[in-house]
Amino acid sequence: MSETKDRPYHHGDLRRALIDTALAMLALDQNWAFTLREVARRTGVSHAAPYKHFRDKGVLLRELARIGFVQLGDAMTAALSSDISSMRGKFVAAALACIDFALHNPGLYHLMFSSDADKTADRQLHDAAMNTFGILLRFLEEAQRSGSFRSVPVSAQAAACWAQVHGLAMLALNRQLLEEKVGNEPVQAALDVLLDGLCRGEWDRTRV
Amino acid sequence: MSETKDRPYHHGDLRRALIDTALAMLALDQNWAFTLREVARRTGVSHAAPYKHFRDKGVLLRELARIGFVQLGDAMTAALSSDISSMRGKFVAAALACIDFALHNPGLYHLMFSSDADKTADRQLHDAAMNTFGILLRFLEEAQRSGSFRSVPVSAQAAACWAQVHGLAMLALNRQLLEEKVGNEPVQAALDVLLDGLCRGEWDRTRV
DNA sequence: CCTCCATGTTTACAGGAGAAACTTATCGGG
DNA sequence: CCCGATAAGTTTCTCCTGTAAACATGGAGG
Repeated sequence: MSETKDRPYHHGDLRRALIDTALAMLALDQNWAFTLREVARRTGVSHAAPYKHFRDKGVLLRELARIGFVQLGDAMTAALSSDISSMRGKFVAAALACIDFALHNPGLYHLMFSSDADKTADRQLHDAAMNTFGILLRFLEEAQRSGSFRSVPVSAQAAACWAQVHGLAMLALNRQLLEEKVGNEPVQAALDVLLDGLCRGEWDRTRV
Repeated sequence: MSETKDRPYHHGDLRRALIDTALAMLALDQNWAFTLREVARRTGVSHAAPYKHFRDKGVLLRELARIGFVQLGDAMTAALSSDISSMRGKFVAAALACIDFALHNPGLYHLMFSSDADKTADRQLHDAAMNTFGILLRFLEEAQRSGSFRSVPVSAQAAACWAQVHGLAMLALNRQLLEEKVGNEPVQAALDVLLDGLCRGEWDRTRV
């Protein structure tokens, strides 16, 4: 009522409020059907109000996915800029950051990599995804320059890493990384196998 | 009319007909919303008829996913039993078979690895998925015994392979394997990186 | 101060999930 | 050979969703 904020009209930045509500729900439930009406309800507005800010459901979904890629990129950057010395260690940290992000934002992660968020339909979403991928590319270039990683086309290593981490995240989300299937430390173990293919020379697993 | 088959009553195995219709649609469109009514319509029955054979939509979805895992397993088995000599070659063949399966059954593949097909809710689905995974496990055991692959816990290699192939398939399906991102032969290149981590010794890439 | 328009609300409609009541055809038994 | 019982399919109904259109409101600019 007495808000002096720059809230535009009635509600006060309903656009942001809707996004926040949706993000909160996507963080809680990967199986949420994502109904626009539920978002509106939880935000305390009528079910038609969102249409004043998003032409349709898809526009909101893509905006949420875009935010997800930015957040994921931030998490990766943070992990890579930690004071871990070895490239191998940095890689593991970044991969775990991705998987952590997925586990803490299951719905959002699913959305980001689902075709509901069609990247060809939204330039900004496409750019955000490319930016995040670029973080991986730059890291691999550096790791090759430093001699830690083998000198093969960066694009090949990037595809392998992207696929592997994404695959691990999806499997973790869907609870398909059960012990009976893949042992008790599946993520670390799988990353070690990948790293054996990325890194130059041998690596003493027992030292880790 | 003159059928002597054991078809139950009116339609003639409506259950099978519904499954076939659904599979056909899942093969065509990964973005299909999958409405039970559309399946019924295309099968030529009323929208309530499917409920006589599937308690709810989820039961049908899980049955479809189960069939998908069986088919995927068959594709993998076929690829592995080809007359390719090297373990490395066999692995690539099996991985490509998986990705091919995904590209030819985009909707079904999505369904199989989505949480719509909750594996904890259906024993038969769970078993089918485990069976398919078992094909990979047995191959890795053989590859290690033969000396082609490194002797590390099979579960670790399995997790890495499963994640990588699944990740590649998902990225391919969502058209995220664009050249600008990952070069022009992303699948083969990514598998090579993974194989460098799986295999013992060095491998002359130029010979392939 | 008054009017305009961005931002809301209400109302309306098409389509889906699923339950319940109703219909029909097949089968096993008298 | 007819007769319920019952499986299989249809109609109808309720509740939900996405989305469009009509209506309301209140803050900003003339």
